[in-house]
Amino acid sequence: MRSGQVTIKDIAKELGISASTVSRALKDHPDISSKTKEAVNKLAKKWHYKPNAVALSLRNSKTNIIGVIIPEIVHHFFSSVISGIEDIASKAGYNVMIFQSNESYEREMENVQALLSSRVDGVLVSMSKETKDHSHFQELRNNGIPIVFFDRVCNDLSSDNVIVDDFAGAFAAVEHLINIGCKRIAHLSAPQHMLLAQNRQKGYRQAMLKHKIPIDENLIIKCDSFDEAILKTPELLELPEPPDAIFAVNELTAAGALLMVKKLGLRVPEDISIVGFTDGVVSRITDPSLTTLEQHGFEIGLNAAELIVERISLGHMDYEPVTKVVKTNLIVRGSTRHI
Amino acid sequence: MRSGQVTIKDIAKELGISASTVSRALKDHPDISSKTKEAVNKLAKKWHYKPNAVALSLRNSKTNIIGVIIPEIVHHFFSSVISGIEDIASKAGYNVMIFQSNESYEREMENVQALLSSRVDGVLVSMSKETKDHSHFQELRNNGIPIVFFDRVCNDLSSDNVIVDDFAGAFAAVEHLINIGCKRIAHLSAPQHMLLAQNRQKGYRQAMLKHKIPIDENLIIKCDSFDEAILKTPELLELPEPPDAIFAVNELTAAGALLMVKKLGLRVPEDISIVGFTDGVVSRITDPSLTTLEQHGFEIGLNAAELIVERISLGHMDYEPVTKVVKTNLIVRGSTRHI
DNA sequence: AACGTCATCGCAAACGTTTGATATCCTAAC
DNA sequence: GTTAGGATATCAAACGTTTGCGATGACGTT
Repeated sequence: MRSGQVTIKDIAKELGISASTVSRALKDHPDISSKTKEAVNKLAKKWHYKPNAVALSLRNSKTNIIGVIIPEIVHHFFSSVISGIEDIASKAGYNVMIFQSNESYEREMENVQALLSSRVDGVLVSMSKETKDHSHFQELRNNGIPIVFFDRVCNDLSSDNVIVDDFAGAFAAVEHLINIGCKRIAHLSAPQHMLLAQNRQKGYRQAMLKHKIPIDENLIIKCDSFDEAILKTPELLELPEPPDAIFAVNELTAAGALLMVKKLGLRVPEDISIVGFTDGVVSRITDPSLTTLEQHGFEIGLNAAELIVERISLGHMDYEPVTKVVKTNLIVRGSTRHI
Repeated sequence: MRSGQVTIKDIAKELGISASTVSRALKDHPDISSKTKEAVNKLAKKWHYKPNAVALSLRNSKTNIIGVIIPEIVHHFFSSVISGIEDIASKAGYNVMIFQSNESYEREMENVQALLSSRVDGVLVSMSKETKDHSHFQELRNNGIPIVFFDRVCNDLSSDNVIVDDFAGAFAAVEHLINIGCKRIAHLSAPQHMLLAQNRQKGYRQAMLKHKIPIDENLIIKCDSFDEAILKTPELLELPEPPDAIFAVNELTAAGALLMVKKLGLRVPEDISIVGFTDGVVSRITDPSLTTLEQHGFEIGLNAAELIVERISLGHMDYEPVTKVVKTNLIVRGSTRHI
């Protein structure tokens, strides 16, 4: 065996011909005689020759790598997105490089530096909760690297986005609650510097408005994790006029609220109805299972990857940003009353 | 602004010096005068110079990339592993490239080819369920690329492994069931060509043997997914002598069994106790929550990444394979009786 | 005999970086 | 005044691949 991997030079040396001839032979160039081609191909196969992607990247200034920055891989939604990305990427001849920001702005900037150094062809980003300044993303742009944001997108920077229809989804969820007779609907919300959170809250308010239900600001609280739901749900229920429904900004928050509602002796959905956002395994497995909005993480990944591949093939940064919207749909399950 | 990214040559040209001088200046080489160093560093900062990782890879024949092949990202366990890998990798200066086999042998081989072409420095693999032949992994070895298997490991090929203590975990789970008074314990198992499945079943048998409980082969069935559990749990319960406990090979299977047991009017844990494997979000959120074995996906990722980094730094393939075992621990929750 | 035409192939440069070997220039010691 | 030596900077090669251009023969045509 040889140490390291077989190169075109090795084949050339063995056959007593030049590297350029080998290169041409391998791509069936008309200048090369069929005898030579045969000999080259035979030896290449025998020695398991694989083109060195690194050398190709250097020569073509193209790495065929798509970089992905996400807050945390360990979430059903994000891992679904990655799965979708990997699917399209591999079909289009790209490899996928993963970076976690762990919801840290600091870490996100480091990730961008690594991406810059790696000379990836394009970047897909879902921003950390901490991120408010976006200049590090602008730097990618300045270096000719296209970006597509997904889910946690950027509202000031004009950029390509792939998002879920947060407004319509929230609207549908709340309208569903209203239709089954709920009047005092609480909203467990996320920090408002995230566009996603804004839109979901807007959907909530719009639905209430449409059905002429007064909005009680005490029923809108910041609460966007399982643990926080465990803490804050009891406070909600001890209000003088407690809610008869809860619309949570995500799945785990809904699951936490569900758990506490039951623990406090109330019945779901008889006493309180609950709706979440994001259809993961969790929503299917709670008891009762959760009415929720399918967020189609896989589709978001597909769309984002398709878009970045397109942007990369453009070869320049002079394009009009688009926003792709992936529809959500309400899945009615056991956590909301049937009428 | 310039098109493409700033190179050492650009800086050299601007300053009227040679590229080698710039290179040395940037690494604080003693041969370079402090005036030159200052000028170079200033311009490098101003122009946001980032070393081109591709060129470095080619020169050093080292990409600083770790390749990862997993069956499916969309599983809490696997995404936890990746999270652990990414953690160690980024600290050690490596980037992580992700490939999904989607449980397909074909796809897994393609992934290996891509990895080979990418010249990754090392590879972490959890095999697909289909994989029985391992020559594609051997090819990585032949090309000087170290491999560490995790969770779904390879028993014939002598290789580095990071696994969970499947035997001890299963043993502990079943012993727990016996201790709380269960006699007829069913085992929902996975295909036996997987070492993991073998060991879990061995643990089951050993525990039964130790406590002198006869093993009924009708209670050991192949059933390793949520959907399969939905299908097969009723059959189990309609046996002439139905089980009073179920030990499932993984979390989702346990959740499926739990759902069906309740649907058939039996109570958990009063009538039937259930234990799963892998502690994901699911186990915490079912009602009752599942007694299960913590599989420490994150730790497995950490260990696997540490091991591969060590192997890479060795610089040769002449080492004794080791097997790291990550302990599991039984988490007793609501799905098993308390005595 | 001189020239054009193919068919085949090699040379060299380029991508960006590092590094051993050289090349200057200056200063100080003999 | 020669030379040793230090300080500083450049040259060239190398990593693996591609590709425009040039080179070499063999052959057929005038």
